[in-house]
Amino acid sequence: MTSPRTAGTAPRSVLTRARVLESAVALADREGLGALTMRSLARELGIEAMSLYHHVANKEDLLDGVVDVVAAEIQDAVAQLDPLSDGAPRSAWKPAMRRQILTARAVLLRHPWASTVLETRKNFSLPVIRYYDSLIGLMRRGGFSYDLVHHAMHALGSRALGFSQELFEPDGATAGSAAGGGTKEGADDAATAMLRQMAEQVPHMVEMMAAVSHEDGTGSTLGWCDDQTEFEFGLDIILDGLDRMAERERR
Amino acid sequence: MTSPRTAGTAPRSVLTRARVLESAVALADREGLGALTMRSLARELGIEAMSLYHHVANKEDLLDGVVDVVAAEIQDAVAQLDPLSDGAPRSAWKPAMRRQILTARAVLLRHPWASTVLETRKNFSLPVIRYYDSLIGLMRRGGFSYDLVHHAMHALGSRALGFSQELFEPDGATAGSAAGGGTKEGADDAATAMLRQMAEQVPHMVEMMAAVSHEDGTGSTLGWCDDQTEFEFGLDIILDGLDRMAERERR
DNA sequence: GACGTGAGCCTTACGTCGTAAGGTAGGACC
DNA sequence: GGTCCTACCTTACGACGTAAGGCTCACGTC
Repeated sequence: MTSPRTAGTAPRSVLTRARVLESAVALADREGLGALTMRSLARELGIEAMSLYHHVANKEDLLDGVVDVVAAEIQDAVAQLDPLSDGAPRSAWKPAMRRQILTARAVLLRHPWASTVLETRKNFSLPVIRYYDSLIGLMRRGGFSYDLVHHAMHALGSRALGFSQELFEPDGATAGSAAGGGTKEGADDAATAMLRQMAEQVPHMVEMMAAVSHEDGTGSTLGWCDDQTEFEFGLDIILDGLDRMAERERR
Repeated sequence: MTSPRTAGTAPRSVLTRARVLESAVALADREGLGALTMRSLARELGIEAMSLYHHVANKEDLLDGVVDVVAAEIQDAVAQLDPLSDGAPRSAWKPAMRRQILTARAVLLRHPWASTVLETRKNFSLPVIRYYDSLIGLMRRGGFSYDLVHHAMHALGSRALGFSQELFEPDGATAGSAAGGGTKEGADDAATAMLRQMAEQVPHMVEMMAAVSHEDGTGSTLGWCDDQTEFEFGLDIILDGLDRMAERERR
């Protein structure tokens, strides 16, 4: 009478580490990283919090596992790309790497919380390292010395995985949680007012925002940055710089 | 009898927001960001946790304030640098910006926890914006259009403030908290063993680490990255790229 | 069939956190 | 001298991660 899940020799439970991690990713996608607690994850799975500890060692291990899931997703996406043909010229490394990084980025954009978790990991899991390995391989195909490859990986930093921490808040420089009413327009007005108020303090900043936001026709400060464009801009600077260095190295 | 702090018309208390924030910075410096809780900060100041709420609105506000303190420290350090002379050539923007960013970095290295806090702030405080403003000013002196300046700020990202998230763990790729005994040598051995074990899985990575670590004479995988060198390498790539773009823009 | 074993799940409880609510003492001002 | 404000305190609540231990089955072995 106590709800046998299946008949016959079925395993007592269908809960596995993989299913726990999948649920954790889904929960974070749906309600944000803050909502990913042992209790809420357990509720999601219809069990008690402590039962999770049979499948993950502790919360750190859970987060490690969740990173693995996302990294595997990245690997899958990258694997679908056309591989570099054997006869490709040396210069082919650059567009190939660009494509691979933007593919990784596309996956991370589906899991906006993932970059935060990624940054806090101490030991990188095999899936992540494997992704790096493929980038290193591309650069070697481009004729990089290992030394240059090493510097390159540091120079790319998190950009190699498809994200970069933006120090401007991308969607709206809301001026505190004060007036404005929470609407986007309200936040915009508040931000504009705040900027005007500190025009003497930060003249260049104010002028830059005015110049750039007028460019697209809207007088709004909101939505004046296109994340994707800015990411590609920064990425291309680095790739171009590396390309030049590899050329110099070859001579 | 209840310990009058001073005689006469002295203020009832000597505790101010500034002193609270100073203490918070000191505590984080000494014991890490994790140790910065309302209770421990209060203990540090000889008061109760709830009394802190008379000087900061809540913990977020405390962290905002702590960022302000660090940003002010950066501003102070930057202010000590020789300003760009009026007759300096356009090209002077680059070394000036490099110097300013490395100065900011030196301050952040004294507060290793600060970059983590910085990344989680939503609204930038005046001190931080002022620092950015000075960078924008330098690029304008270099002849940048506002549009290019804007892209440049995104491209620099956190590097503008002197840090970049390293996705390799800088000090030792400790292979989990398993065997090794906690000593540096132990961790090194464990990392090396782990790498050897996955040599077929990530051949390029293994070879790169071997090549680079042999270069400095030691056969160790530990300490094979010099943070400062790598930071400057990445910074220079971006600055050089921007310089080239500014030149192209001028023609 | 009886019986130990261990995996999977549960219950209870502890110590931590941020902070809401409300109390109290003493200086400032009318 | 009454009133108020400010800076402090006490108590308490509902999160959180997780240590410790108990129950219930499916299984292997005899």
